[in-house]
Amino acid sequence: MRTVSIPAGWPATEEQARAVQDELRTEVVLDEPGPPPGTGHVTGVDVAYDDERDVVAAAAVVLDAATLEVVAEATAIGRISFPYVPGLLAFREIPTVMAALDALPCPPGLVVCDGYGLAHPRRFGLASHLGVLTGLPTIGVAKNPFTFTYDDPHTPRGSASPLLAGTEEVGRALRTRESVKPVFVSVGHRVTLDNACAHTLALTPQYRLPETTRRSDSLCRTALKEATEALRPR
DNA sequence: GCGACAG
DNA sequence: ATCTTGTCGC
Repeated sequence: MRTVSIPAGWPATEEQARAVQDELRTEVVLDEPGPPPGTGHVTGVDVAYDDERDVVAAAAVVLDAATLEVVAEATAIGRISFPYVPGLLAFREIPTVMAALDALPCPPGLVVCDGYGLAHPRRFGLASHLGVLTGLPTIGVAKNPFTFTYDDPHTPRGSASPLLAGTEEVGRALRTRESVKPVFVSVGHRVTLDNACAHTLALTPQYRLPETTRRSDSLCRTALKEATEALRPR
């Protein structure tokens, strides 16, 4: 497992962070379809926190997109680089997530983030940010609608409805399990919304959440426990 | 001004 | 995100 420090020049205030978003948002690529679902690698990234001890653990789990079997895993430990502020989540997660991605022994392929991409107050959420910094194709799959509105998709798995900021479609509420609350998919970088939804469905043969986020979620939690118990006085 | 608000 | 037991259901 790898250890990272907060990058030099990392924003210290909300104002600086928003300025970075406004700068980087111009780099997002939205006109590439992205990798075809069911082929190559798909990587989930997630983080867990211990605010008390100022520790953050990130995990990256690479799956074979066809079989959903784990191909590779990596973790990283860092300090909390930003407080949680809605709309500025990326500044809290990205340094450690990028370290985990760097530690992988193989190319990540498509990266699936826990959160949003385009569906963001300034249209530059975590998935967009990570995509621009790494150049990788990224999508965001969130568990909550944030500030956006949507009509409940029809009951069958695969049904979807627009996720709306006013009248602008910034993502999609996608039903991954019949009669179960939808997930909220948005585009990050170099992937189309239709393709992002197709990937999400390919990653949810059984559960509401993508296998990528389920796997990375459990891995970063155990990584956090191990890191945190190593610091515990005995 | 107040409330809501990804993880 | 995190704090947290049992419990209802497939």
